[in-house]
Amino acid sequence: MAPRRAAALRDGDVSLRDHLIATATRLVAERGTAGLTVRDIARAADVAVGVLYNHFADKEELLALALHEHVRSTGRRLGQPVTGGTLAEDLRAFVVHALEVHAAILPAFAGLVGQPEVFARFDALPDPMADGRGLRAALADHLRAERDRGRVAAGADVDAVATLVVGACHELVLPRLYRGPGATVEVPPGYVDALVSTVLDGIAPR
Amino acid sequence: MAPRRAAALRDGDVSLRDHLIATATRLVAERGTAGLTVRDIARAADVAVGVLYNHFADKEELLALALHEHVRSTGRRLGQPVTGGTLAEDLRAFVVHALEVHAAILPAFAGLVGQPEVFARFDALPDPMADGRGLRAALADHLRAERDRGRVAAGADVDAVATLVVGACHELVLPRLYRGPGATVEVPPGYVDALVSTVLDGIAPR
DNA sequence: TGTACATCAGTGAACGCGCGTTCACTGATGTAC
DNA sequence: TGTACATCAGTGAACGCGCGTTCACTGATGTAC
Repeated sequence: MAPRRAAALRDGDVSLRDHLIATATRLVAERGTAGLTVRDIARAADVAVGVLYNHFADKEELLALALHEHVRSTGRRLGQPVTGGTLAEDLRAFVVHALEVHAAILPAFAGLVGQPEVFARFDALPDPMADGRGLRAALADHLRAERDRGRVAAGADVDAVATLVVGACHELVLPRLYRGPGATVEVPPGYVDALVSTVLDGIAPR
Repeated sequence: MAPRRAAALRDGDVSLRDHLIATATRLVAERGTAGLTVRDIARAADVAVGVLYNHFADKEELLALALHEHVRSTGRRLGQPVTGGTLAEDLRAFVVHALEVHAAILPAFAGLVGQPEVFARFDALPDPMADGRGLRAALADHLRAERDRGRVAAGADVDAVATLVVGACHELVLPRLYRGPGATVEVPPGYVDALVSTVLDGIAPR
């Protein structure tokens, strides 16, 4: 009753479905989603093209799963920003963390602009824990707690702060997308401190 | 010595080259660059496909010119943020302006991710006056002047502020790209004020 | 003024290519005897 | 234990489609006489 196994699995023990998702995830992480074809994935997985359609309805389903897994594994790899220090230290940690997350995830998302179907499937999957909106919400929650403890001004709008901080991280990573995967994100040393100081102290003269 | 003219120009007086750029620009403005084909442009311009290649080296050259013109016309349409009020008013005006600019321009840029050649050609054209980096630089310059006048704290890092503010505008517009051109940007009333207050006053308790 | 001709931008069917997807076939494995 | 057969996931050539691009042809206009 058991037909032949894919040559790619001769030595491994994972299911072919998992092997395909893992391979697609690796490609998404390495090259982003722009220009990624089913042939690319099949070749990288050492498998015939047709086999993809034995395990997934279409390319979009596999892409959504790979995107999901990429986000999950990025979250696993980068963990959570280390908080528990001063407010400034916590914010610095968050900015550094958000920069790393965006640098890892943005190329995967950007290649899918104009393909809302993939996002619809992605949204249907369980929360991968740390997507773009998740970061903003996490920071807002953290700041809300700090505000309750009195370490953040009572009148502060935590959602606005989160938008400013996460937005700035986005802003620093975005240029990479347009010029291709050339250089790494160049965030000048001291820039993180400048962002945090600005958010903490504001710019109105005292 | 004068061969026949394109049917599309029977009534007009512009050159066919300008007509093609104008048509491509309109399509870029209406639908963004994602999924835009040379046949789409030719049909909208009421012209045969082949004629594009009499006036432009390839699709990428026409796209770069259309992108450039779209940015220029957006700048012309939206003008400059009205400054000259209080610092808070000026910042509010800038945020509203940046939101409008991003909403108009981002779909055009986003569809070109993974096609660095178009950006290379775009960069070779004269400065269209108000692209993403231009906005950030403009705000930084404005804040620098305000700092010299004493309306911004002497120690403020104007580049960091500009990154925060322009980044927040990016952040508010980005979600549109992923879900398709569905809804307009939903910026809750009072959100602009919250962003500006945060930047002005900071969040550290006093 | 009228006619034959030359010019060349505009035309659009056709080309080559790469994509996502299909499906007749292969062959390793389990089952029957 | 050995042999013939049935199963069905894996295979990859082939399909259909849409894309960017090409090029033999068309025909409106200027020129020559």
